[in-house]
Amino acid sequence: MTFDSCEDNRDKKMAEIVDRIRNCNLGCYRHEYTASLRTRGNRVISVEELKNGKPLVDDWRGQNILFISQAPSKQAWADNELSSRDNSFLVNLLFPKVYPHDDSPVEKWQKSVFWLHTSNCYPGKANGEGDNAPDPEDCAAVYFDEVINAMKPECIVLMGKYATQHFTKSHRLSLSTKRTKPPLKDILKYQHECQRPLLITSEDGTCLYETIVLKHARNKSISTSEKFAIGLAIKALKNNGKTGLVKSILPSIDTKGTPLRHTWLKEITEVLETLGGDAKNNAIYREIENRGNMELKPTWKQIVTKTIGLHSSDTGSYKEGNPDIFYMIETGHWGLRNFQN
DNA sequence: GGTCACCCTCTTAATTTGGC
DNA sequence: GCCAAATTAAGAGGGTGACC
Repeated sequence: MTFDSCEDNRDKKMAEIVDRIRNCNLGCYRHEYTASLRTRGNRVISVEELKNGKPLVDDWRGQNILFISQAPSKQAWADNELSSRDNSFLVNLLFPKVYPHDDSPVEKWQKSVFWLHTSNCYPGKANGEGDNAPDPEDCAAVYFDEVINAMKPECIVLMGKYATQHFTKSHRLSLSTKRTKPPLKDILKYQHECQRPLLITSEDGTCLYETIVLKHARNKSISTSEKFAIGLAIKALKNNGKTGLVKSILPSIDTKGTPLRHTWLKEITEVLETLGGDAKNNAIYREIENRGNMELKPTWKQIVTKTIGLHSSDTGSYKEGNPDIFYMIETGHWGLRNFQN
């Protein structure tokens, strides 16, 4: 498991994905566009404008931060332009803190952030207030992993529950819960407790990406965990995606963000690697004692031989289905099958 | 030194329950 | 009916004692 930052074909792959999204002709949500909609500034967006909208996705400019929010606004949809200048969260909250002395915060934002939505099309207006929730089966979520794999962002920012659910339902967002739809407030609370960004594991399980979960800030009071999340986002934006809070602790965490469980199997494997791929029992015992990683109860040497036996098809105690890790050189002398110098 | 049987603990996933 | 929390069940790993 590594933090991946290689740049191979990045631009080419991203340009191809952006082009494919923009030319998507599935026409999701078009059945929702039955009446004109009025925006805050009393602008009226006609049904025709809504129906003429095209899937909306950011331009590729070599950005390092992947920002995923719920869906384009109706005006962004009608204008086919991301609403960086109209988004109150960005303009009123983030930009003044990230770019306090800059006259062109939008340009700075666009330079470092690639903006994607859980729905590339406007999902229509709900009967009550607000827009419809994006359909979790929407094609847009299909692009998340394609974009992540191609872009290999320094940092991912997920805004809102719909952006996080794609990763919680597949258990790829590092959380203390196994629930597939944990409430956003719980995710924010856990992120605050960890005092660092969370992690997303790539689809193939080989890469980890720092991930900041945000709640779309309202004008109401902001909780401590929301403030912490916004602070993380500000830090990431100021440093082009680098928070410096995760990579230093990577060796001690697994993909769920919890301490790795150090088993006897892992200890014995590491000891044999240290001893050159094979060793006699006494040398193995001595090395385990020297390392001091394990709790050495009175019967610990029996546990070592039992564990080796359970994972070696050369013994009668090998358990079918276990990985066949060790081989017997002679009685009391063991080797690692896949050891390579 | 190695094997076996038994039991305990922990993790994970599935199911049930209760509140809204 | 939906969602979240609690409960239950299954499986794997770990620990121990007895025996060869």
